[in-house]
Amino acid sequence: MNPELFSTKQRILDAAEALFASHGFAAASLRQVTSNAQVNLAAVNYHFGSKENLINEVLRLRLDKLNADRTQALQAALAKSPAQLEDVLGAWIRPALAASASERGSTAFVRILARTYAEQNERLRAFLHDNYGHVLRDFAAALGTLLPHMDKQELYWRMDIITGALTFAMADFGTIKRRGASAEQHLALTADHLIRFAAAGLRAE
Amino acid sequence: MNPELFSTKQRILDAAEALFASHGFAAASLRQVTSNAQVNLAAVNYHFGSKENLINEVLRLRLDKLNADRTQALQAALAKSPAQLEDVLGAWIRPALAASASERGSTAFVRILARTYAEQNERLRAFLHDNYGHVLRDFAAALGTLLPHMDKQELYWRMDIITGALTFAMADFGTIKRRGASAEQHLALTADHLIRFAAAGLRAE
DNA sequence: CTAGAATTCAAACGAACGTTTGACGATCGG
DNA sequence: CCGATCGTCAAACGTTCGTTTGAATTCTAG
Repeated sequence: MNPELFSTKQRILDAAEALFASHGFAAASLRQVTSNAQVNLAAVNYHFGSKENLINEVLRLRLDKLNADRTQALQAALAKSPAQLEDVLGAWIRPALAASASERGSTAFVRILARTYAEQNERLRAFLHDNYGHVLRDFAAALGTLLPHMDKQELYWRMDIITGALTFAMADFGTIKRRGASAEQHLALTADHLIRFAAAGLRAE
Repeated sequence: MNPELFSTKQRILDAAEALFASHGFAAASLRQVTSNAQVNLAAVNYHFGSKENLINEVLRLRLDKLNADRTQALQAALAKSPAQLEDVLGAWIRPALAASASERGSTAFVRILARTYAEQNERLRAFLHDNYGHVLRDFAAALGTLLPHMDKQELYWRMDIITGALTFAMADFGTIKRRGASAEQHLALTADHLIRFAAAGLRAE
C-alpha cells in the first residue's frame, strides 16, 4: 500500500519496461528484471502474480496516460473552429512522442509499442483493442469529418500507415540522429515533420 | 546435396519462417519448428549448425530475392526519362508487397521483417546493414536526385517513415481487410495507396 | 509492546530450451 | 560388393526459464 517512487513494485516496473523494450517480452527473463531492479526473484510473482500480468501492467500504465493525453489533445483540437487536419494529427502524434521522451524509461515505451504491434500475441492484441479501441475510433471520426470525401475504408487504411510510420520511425532504429539540437527541440522538430508528412499523405488525390 | 522442394532442409526453412513470423525468434522453439516440419529435432543443428544460423538463413533467402527485385526495379525506373518519384517509390514498395504475397510463406516474411525491425538484436541489425545497406543507399541517391532541394538528413528521415509505414501496414495487423477483391487486386491497390501516400509525403513543404 | 499481516529472501521445483552424442540405415563411388 | 560418407533418429546433456515454497524479516494496528 505504498506508492513510493522507489518501492519494490515501482523498481520492478521500471526495470521490466527497459528490458522488455531492449530484448522483447519473451527474451527478457524475470531474473534479469529482478536483478536490474535489485529485488528478489520472487517479488515479481508476489506483486504481479505472473510474468504475463507484469507485461500487462507495464503496458497499461503507459497506455492509460498516452490515451488520456491523446483524448484531451483531440478535444482541444476540435474546440478550435475551424479545426485543422494538422491539429488533429498533432493530437495523435505529439502525445506519443512525448511519452517516448518522458523522464523515466526514455525511449523504452515506444520500442515496447513497436514490439507489441509486431507481436502476434492474441491476448495482447485483444487487451489493447478492448481497452483503447475507442480512442482510435474517436480520431477516425474526427478525421472523417475533416476529410468528408474520403472513403471510410481508405481512411482507416491511411491511419494504419500513419500509425506504422509513427511507431516504427520512433523506435530507435532510424538512421538519422539529431545533432546539436536538444531533446526538446528534436522532439518538436520530429513532430512537425511527421505531421506535415502525414497531412500531405492524407490529403493526397 | 539435394535441392528438392520437400527435402528436410526446405521443410525446416518453411516451418521456421512461419513460426518465426507468428511467434518471434525467441519464442519459436526448435522443437516446434521440427515438429511442424515433421523432421527430427537434431536436424536443425545438423543442417544449419545452430538456431541463430537458421534465423539468418531464413532472412537471407528472402532478403536476397527482395533486394535483387528492388535493385532491378530501381534500374528500370531510372531508365525512363524523366524518371518519376512514383516510379522510384514503386520500385521500393512493390517488390516488398510481392514478397509478402508469394506462394510459400504467404505473409510470413513481412511479419518477420516487422519483427526484425523491432528486435533490438545487434547481430541481426549488423547482418542486415552489412548485406543490404547498399540498396538503401541506392534508393536514397535516386530519391535525392528527384528531390534536389531536400535536405539529405530530412530525406533519410522520410525514408524511415515510409519504410516504417510499409513494414507496419503490411504486417497483418491492420484494421482493414480486403473484401471481394482477389489477392492480386488487393496487392495492386495496396501498392497504389502506399505509393500515393508516400509521394505526397515526400513532396510536402 | 505485541500479535498478526505484509513483505522479502534463499532455495528448490518441474518444464522447456538449444545442443550434443552415438548408434542405426541410406546412399553412392570405386 | 563394399567401405565411406551422409542423413536420420532417440536419448540425454547442461542450462535457463517461470513459478512455488516456507522460513525469516519488516511493517503496522491495537
